[in-house]
Amino acid sequence: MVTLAEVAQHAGVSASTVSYVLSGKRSISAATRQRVERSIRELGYHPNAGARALASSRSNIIALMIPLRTDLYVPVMMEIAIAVATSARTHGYDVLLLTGEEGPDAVRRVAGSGLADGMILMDVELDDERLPLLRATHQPSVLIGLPARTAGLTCVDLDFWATGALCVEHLAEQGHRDIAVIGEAPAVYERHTGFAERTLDGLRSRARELDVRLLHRPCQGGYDAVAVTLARILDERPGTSGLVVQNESAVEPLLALLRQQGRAVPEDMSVVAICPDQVATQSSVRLTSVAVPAQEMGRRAVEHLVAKLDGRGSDEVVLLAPELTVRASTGPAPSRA
Amino acid sequence: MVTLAEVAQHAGVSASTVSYVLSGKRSISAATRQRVERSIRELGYHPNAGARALASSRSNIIALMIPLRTDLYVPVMMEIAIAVATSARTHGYDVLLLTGEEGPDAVRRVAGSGLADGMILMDVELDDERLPLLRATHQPSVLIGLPARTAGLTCVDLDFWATGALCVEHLAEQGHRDIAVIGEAPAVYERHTGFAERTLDGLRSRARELDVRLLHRPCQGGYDAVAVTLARILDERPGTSGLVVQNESAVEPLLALLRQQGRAVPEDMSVVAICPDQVATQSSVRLTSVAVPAQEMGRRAVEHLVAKLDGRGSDEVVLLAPELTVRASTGPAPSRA
DNA sequence: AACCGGTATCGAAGCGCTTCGACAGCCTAT
DNA sequence: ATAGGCTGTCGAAGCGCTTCGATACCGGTT
Repeated sequence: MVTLAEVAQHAGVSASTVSYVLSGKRSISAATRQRVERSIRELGYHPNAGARALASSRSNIIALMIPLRTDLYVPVMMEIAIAVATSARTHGYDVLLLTGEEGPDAVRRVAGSGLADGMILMDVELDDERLPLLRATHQPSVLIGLPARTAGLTCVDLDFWATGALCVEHLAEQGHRDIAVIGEAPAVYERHTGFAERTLDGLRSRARELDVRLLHRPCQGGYDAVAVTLARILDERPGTSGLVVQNESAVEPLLALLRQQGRAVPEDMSVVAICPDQVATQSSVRLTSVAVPAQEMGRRAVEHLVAKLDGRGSDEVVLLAPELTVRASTGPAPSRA
Repeated sequence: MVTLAEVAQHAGVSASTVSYVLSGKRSISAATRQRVERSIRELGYHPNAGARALASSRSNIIALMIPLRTDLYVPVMMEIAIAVATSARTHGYDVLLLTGEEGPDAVRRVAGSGLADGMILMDVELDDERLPLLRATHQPSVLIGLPARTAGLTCVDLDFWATGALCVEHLAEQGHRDIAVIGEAPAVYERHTGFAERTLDGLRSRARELDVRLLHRPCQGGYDAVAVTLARILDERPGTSGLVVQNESAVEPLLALLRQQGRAVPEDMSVVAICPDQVATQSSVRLTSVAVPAQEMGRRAVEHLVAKLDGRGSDEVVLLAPELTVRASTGPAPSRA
């Protein structure tokens, strides 16, 4: 391994000069800078990460805690993770991948060891057990998701309340008076995952305001589970003419089932999905949907964290405004017989 | 931050003694060990990662390079990534997430800076540009996937050649003589991704041996693309009675299309998928499939890398034997009219 | 001519840990 | 009784970097 000292010797300057060339923290004459840069190139020098971290107490690493469960909204998670990794690099940071497995201990470990300079948490529950630790350790952090109490925290998320409201509005405008929600898996609600509950709140509030009947049913992904859920919904509310789906893995099965039952989309049944655009445009019917802006969430989270690490930036809740794109899966409610 | 020295003082021993308690590299009397451990607990000590890395030239970090593209076989990637992160932790390693974006430079950066002790590469192309660097830098590494030349490399992968062969065998046994393959997106073949080409080789070889006609068509995921591909296939080979699908995102669209066209699965058309079990069991027809053992691949990759880092283990190619599970999507070929 | 404020560079200390050699004490074998 | 071998502990060096004075030199003031 080539060291700073070797570069310094090769360039005929002191080690500190090389360091200042690298960091730009003191002015260096153009001549010296060029000589040093040349030596760096010729020797193929790379600063040693450990030494740097020790001396500067900065690791230039961001920890990203992703949920362990691989069964839930996976593509969204992946997209966020990749967006985080990519934009972290543009700010000079690397990303350490932590799975939820360790739980709060991971926070302790990372904060205690100086492994990472800050962390980004995904899959935040309303009353997440990692939060007290985060506040206590003063670990710079950004949440993707919104817990119940946000005091002293920075959060980035889609405004799921508004998302729910928007879905109902769109269907109500088209004359639908009986709407059903095919939600996330029961486990998601049991864990009090913020986004699921807030979506539901938004749906219900607006439904009440617009005098629309709303039925909510959690639903595991997969064909069979969707079949059961749909049957129950239609049994309980035969007049249902609008569906809101918040579970990527329920989308295709649902469309298949409706087709099979001879219910045309959107003539007999309108469907609004909450999912990434990719899912909405690749499905068998182009879905009217509210996009989950995974990439932007990842990017924003990194930007806020970096701002904090630079001493800029403050605690703040960033809610991205939902956008509903009308595609081919929604239309006027069928006239009542 | 609590330091080693403070722990040592608190326990009334020297710093090196604490270090040896932690690492177990020298024998320590039970009494001393307990005193030290107690101090560690009471003070809430966590070793500083940077200092440790500097002194020991080991970071206890494994770099994982995942593909940047989020359009391809995402759930598999995610599952592997999580398996890697999880099993790395059981060996005392953390995982650094690199996206393909930086390409070969990432290898240089990581190797040069001592950021990670070794790396795991995913999405390996047959003639991957990262490989020469890997060999040159003697960076301990494991590939998930199989390049053209494996000399001096450790690789873990599903035996895709055998997988292809197995699919053909199964269909041939059931009397199918005309088989079509709905493959990965064209881009995947253009990049010469190992697994796609090897699957195809396996399919073709066995088809030739068993005197089965085989038609291969790459296919982007999504409903429309599958519709086009399927139409072309049936146009070109109307007698096709067996399909092999190697593209997760083509599975549901395909089933929907077949249903729509009045082709019953498996009575009129048998379908074999190459996909994770979860996809095969959650689809509208339970699919006969060869599982992609994502978790095992991740776990094995970590184990081999850790073995290398410990000085055990050697270059080796590990091909996992494919297993075909018969479910409801394959059956005897329809008798020829 | 003495002085000042910049600018460019150097030297040295120190970040918190690992690890090597030294050594004190003790037990066993002769 | 003495040499030899263990076991358990300590001290010090050093990993490669950052960063804080200190210093030397420059041109421009008074």
